[in-house]
Formats: sequence, structure tokens, C-alpha cells
Amino acid sequence: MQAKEASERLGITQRMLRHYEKQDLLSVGRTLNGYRRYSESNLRRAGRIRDFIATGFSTREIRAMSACLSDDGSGPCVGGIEKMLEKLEHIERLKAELDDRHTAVLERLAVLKNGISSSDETVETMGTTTDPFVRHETPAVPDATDPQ
Amino acid sequence: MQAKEASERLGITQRMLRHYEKQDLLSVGRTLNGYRRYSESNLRRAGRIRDFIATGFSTREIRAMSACLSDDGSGPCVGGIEKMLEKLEHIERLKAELDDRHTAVLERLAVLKNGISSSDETVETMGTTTDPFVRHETPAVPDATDPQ
DNA sequence: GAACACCTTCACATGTGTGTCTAGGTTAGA
DNA sequence: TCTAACCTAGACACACATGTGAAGGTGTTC
Repeated sequence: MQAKEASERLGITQRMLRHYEKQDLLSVGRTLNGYRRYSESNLRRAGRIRDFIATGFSTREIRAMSACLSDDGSGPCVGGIEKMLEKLEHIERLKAELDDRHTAVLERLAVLKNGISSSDETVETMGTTTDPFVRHETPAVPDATDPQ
Repeated sequence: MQAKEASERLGITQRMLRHYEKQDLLSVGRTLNGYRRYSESNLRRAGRIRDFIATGFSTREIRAMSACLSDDGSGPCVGGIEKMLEKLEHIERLKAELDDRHTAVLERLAVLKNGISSSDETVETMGTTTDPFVRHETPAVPDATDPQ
């Protein structure tokens, strides 16, 4: 398929597709007239790239992982093991964080679905401008859903 | 504690802490001389902010979620429910993706720990410059670990 | 062949996270 | 009192993902 359809199916811009290609993340075929020709496999890969970027990976990092994560050989990846280990840590932290957020969001939504208009003015949690001095902590609630 | 200690304990720069504060994500107390005074709760929150940013959230998004995820009221969040639902989708997709990547990485590492020097030259998977024309797809492998 | 919708490359612009430098104030120790 | 190590605010700079516009080629349809 050509660029327009690909971008529409992925929900991203053609510009982004070209960007990923330019960053050597995506290798897109061409038709005889020079038009890009996206395959289904291109689409899948592009979608993953998209998600990775949306997850905070840079194109550089994605490129680096690309070799390590390929189905085949390990050769070019050897030098990158430490990098991958770092990344693993990061991924695990992020997964945990996302889990927390996920449940937190669900809980919050549940609350909202019940009494929406119940509490009217709600403290906004941040008090950025108010409170000129030292006392900005919450009473030391330990876990991840604790604001501030 | 003051800025230096905070930044060291978090493993991020003072500049970043100030940035988050300036973006209204973090509300830090001051001592009488104007120095920032970070509380333990500040640290936890800053750590979470850090992870969120590293996970691809912008400060703007984090700020938007801040109200919704607070322990207390739902008031200012009401308008943001759709946004949160979108985010939820995103989060779930990312979690799945991270899971895939995670296992993929683990498998790859396992392979590497066995025969490292076995395969010598390995195809690099991307062939960006070679292959001037149409034939760049992999044979349509369907799932997430399929390269290209 | 004119119109139109697609495609191409190139280049400049913008937003955002972060680095880094400047210029100066504060605090503690010799 | 001098010095070093901390702190502050502000500004300029960079990388990166993206947007956008220019200038032009291709293909289809009337």
C-alpha cells in the first residue's frame, strides 16, 4: 500500500513514517516510480516503533535494541548486553509504575462514576502558588498513589 | 533536605527538579533564606514524575492527570475523564508491548549467555542501504517479535 | 491536456526535556 | 576575613519528535 493508506491505518502521519525510515528503524520498499510501498510487516513494525517512542524510547535506543531483539543472530548485539540490562531494569520499573497508574486510574474512575458532583471544589492537590514556606509535604503516605 | 541531596538521592539533576517544579508538578517548600527544602514526599513524587516522563508522558499530561489521581476530590478531574480513558488504552498497549519486549530480551540474553561467538557476522536485520527496490518485507511473520 | 490527488525531497519551525553557563547570595570552616 | 561549597534565578543551547510549506514529479480521470 502507499503512504496515505499506511498512515491512515496506523493513525500516524506520513511524516512520522518517513522519519522512522530516515532513522533506519524502518526499511520501506519502493515501486518503480519511487513511491514508497508499505507492506503489512512494515505496518506492524511501524506500529511498534510508534509505541516505543510513545513509551519514551528514542529512535536511537530503538535502533540499538533492534539488533538485539531480532529473531536471528546475536552477533552485533554482543557489545550491547549491558545496555540491554539497563533497559531491562528500566522496563521493569516502568511496568510496575504503569501497573500502579493503571489501578489508580481505574479506582479513580470508579469513584468518579459514583458521586461526581458530590465534592464540589476539591483542593487541586498542588497548591503551587499558595503556601510560601516550608510546609508542603503530605503527612508521609508511603505508596505510589500518594500525591505530592 | 536541600537540592543537592535530593538530586543525588533521586539520581536526577537539580535542573530537572527545578523544571518539574516550574511545570507545577512539584510544590517544594522553602527555607527562610529562599533555599528549596525537599521533603520525603517531594522525593517520592519527583521520582514518579521522573518515571512518567521517562515513560513518554509530557509534563502537560502529568499535570492533567495530577488532579485525577489525587487521593482526594474528583472535582477538577471531571472534564478529563475521556483523556484518562485514552491514556488507559495507551497504558495497556504499552504494558503489553513491554511484556513482549521483556520476554524477548530475556530470551535473547539466554541465547547470548550460551553460544556467544558461535554466529559470527549476523545479518543486522535492517538492510537499510542495500536493496534499492521493492522487496523489503520479511515473509509476513505475524507477531510482535517479528523484525521489520 | 487540464485537474486533481497522490507522491517525492528539502528545509525551516516548534515544543519539550535537559544541559550548561552566568551572576550572584548564603553558610561553614581555616 | 577569605575560601569553598553550597544555594538561587535566568538565559541560551541542543537533541529529538513533529509540523508545515515549498517545489516539483506521477497517475488517473474527464
